[in-house]
Amino acid sequence: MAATTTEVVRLDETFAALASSTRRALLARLAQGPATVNELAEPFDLGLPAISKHVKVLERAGLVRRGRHAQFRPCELDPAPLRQVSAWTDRQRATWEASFDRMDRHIAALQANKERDPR
Amino acid sequence: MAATTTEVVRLDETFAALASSTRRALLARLAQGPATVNELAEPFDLGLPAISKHVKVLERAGLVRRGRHAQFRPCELDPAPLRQVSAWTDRQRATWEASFDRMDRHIAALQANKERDPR
DNA sequence: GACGTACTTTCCGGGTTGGTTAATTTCCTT
DNA sequence: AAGGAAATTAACCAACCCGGAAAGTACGTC
Repeated sequence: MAATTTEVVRLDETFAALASSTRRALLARLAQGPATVNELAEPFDLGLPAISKHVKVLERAGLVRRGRHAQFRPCELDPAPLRQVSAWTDRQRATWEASFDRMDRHIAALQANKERDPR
Repeated sequence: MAATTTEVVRLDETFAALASSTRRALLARLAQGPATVNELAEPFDLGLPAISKHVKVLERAGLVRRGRHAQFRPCELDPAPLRQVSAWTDRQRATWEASFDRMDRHIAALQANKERDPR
């Protein structure tokens, strides 16, 4: 079941990477086109090292690829992990909407259980 | 800009809640229908307190609602935050696919910048 | 009111995250 | 070779997450 395992790990990393408004803002900026770390850092009230680490998180999650040109290490989006997120989300949503308002039935089941097997 | 701010906060919480395979498994189980904490804990190799805390994370993220019946506190899904995630993801995806393979152009721009303003 | 069941809360230990400043690396320019 | 710009790494700190174990709460039953 190695395939499932790696997929799960990837989703963990991807969701964790997205769970930061700073990082989501970086991604939104990159959606406008590639950028260097200095360019990315410019709108933020954070030091360069902080941004560099955020970029590294995005990179390890596979959401960002990096190039090389002299001292520059430009960043570029990779949409693949986002497609995984989208797939998981849509799959869950489909199932969730189907399980509608069954709380009452579940409580009734708890009750019945107790009457069948009273202590 | 209060609306945007709260939305961002919610996304932080939601993504963070989803960034755990244990919690995603709990949600998958709940998609089959409501369940008590003991029922949720059964397939896991974790103590009840751990599961209880995971459920609380999901609850604070708005992904789970809870009922009350005697000592039982049955859990039920709430799909609303997932729709927010879906919306953000789809919106980003749309933009990302549009920004295709512009790394080369960006590097050329860095080069031109330097030639225009050499130090 | 005592007991059992279903949780929840508190406290603790170890590992990770998010930021800082200062030092280092890498590459271009002169 | 010297200097500077881009970016990373190192060292450090406060804050948080994730487990478990133990104590506490809430409710129903005897």
